[in-house]
Amino acid sequence: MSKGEQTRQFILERAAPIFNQRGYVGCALSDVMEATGLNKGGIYRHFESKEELAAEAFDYAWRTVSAKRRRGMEDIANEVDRLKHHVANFTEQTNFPGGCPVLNTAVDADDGNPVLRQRVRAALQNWRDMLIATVEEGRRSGTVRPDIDASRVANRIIGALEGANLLARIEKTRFPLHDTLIQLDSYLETEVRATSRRRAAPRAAKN
Amino acid sequence: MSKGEQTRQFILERAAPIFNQRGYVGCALSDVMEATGLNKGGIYRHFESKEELAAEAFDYAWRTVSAKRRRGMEDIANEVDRLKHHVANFTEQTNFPGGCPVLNTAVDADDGNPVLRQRVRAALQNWRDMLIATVEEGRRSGTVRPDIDASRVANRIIGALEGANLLARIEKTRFPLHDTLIQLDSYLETEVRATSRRRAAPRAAKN
DNA sequence: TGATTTTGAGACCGATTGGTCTCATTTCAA
DNA sequence: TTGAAATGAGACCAATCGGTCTCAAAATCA
Repeated sequence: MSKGEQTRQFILERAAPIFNQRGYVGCALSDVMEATGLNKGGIYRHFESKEELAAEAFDYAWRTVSAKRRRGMEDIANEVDRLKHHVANFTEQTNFPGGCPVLNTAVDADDGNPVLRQRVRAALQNWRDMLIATVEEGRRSGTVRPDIDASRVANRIIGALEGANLLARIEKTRFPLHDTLIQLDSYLETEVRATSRRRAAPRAAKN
Repeated sequence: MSKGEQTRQFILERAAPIFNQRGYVGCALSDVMEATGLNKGGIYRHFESKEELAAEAFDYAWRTVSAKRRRGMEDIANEVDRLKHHVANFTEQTNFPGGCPVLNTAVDADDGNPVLRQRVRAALQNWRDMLIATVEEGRRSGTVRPDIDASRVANRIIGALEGANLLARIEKTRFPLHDTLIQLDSYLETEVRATSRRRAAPRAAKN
């Protein structure tokens, strides 16, 4: 990796948390200069505009949290257990400085900044696709009920997690995340996991 | 209402959507000047700083969407039906320019701006309190299961709604909101509503 | 109506914004 | 080791930022 490419990666590594915490307009180039120790010329050498820098920084942030959230999934054969592991990763791991980049950037770039918005859409699709693929795989292998709608499962998991994430951030407590872990586990067990022949009809979890 | 107070309200009415759409740093005073047709002196006459203006604008936005989301609830005697009505209001109503102020401002003011952050906390508490009070009332009147945890019900409803809200915004589709309406209705029916003596054991909704 | 208070236009301020350009220094292949 | 290419410091730019102040006009009181 060339010196220039090293610097570029270094800038992204330092800039991503600031953009994620303060948003696009809230993160000034002077902040990136301070965080990297570089001067303006050294930054604009590698990115042609603040917008490109922010977009690349978002991708960097997403790659990072996405890897954390998927960690350990590949070792789990049963697809429903794999989904449960993913949910547990989300609710237990501390994600990234400033919180979930999808949540932050979606709200930040929703009005204006179509470049950044597009990156968020791609990230969300990437997340959804992983969940959908897992459900479909489970359906084929028989671990997931055959009548399940994979897209709805993905939406439910992502929506519940991000909603709990928001509550946890406002109230500065992990209770919503903890409750959502239990709630989604119960959902996956009783409504998604295939019942082995006999009709199990398990009681739903409290609340 | 004096001329000055009229102007103050008018400024809030015009500024609130801009702050909600673009965030605190993203909404410049020049934007408020343009939206109101007033000059800087005319605005700073009524607000001592941009921060105070933003805080008041948030309260205005919250009062507006909160009223919309509660519309019609008072006419419903049964507490579970009242909660279902609230959920339907949320998922059906178009809320406010820029989307839910709690979602937007929570993300926007999470790092820095403690004044704005405090307003969001208060708004969320206000929302939660309404839901908790409804559940408690239902417990007393017998329409809600006696073993239910009102705080968890509130978190689940708010989390699911805001999570779906986020997905809907990113993907520009109402499917997540629609699915969440069905999902929460099912939850309220099968896990919150008191069963009249006999154990009804209704099937959970698909997915 | 007349006196007084309230209101808001708009010039002005220093600081900061994203961005450009030059040029000395470093890197790196030959 | 040498020479061309890559790199980054930093001065500079116009535009915009939030905020202040003065003062004429408008509103409100008696």
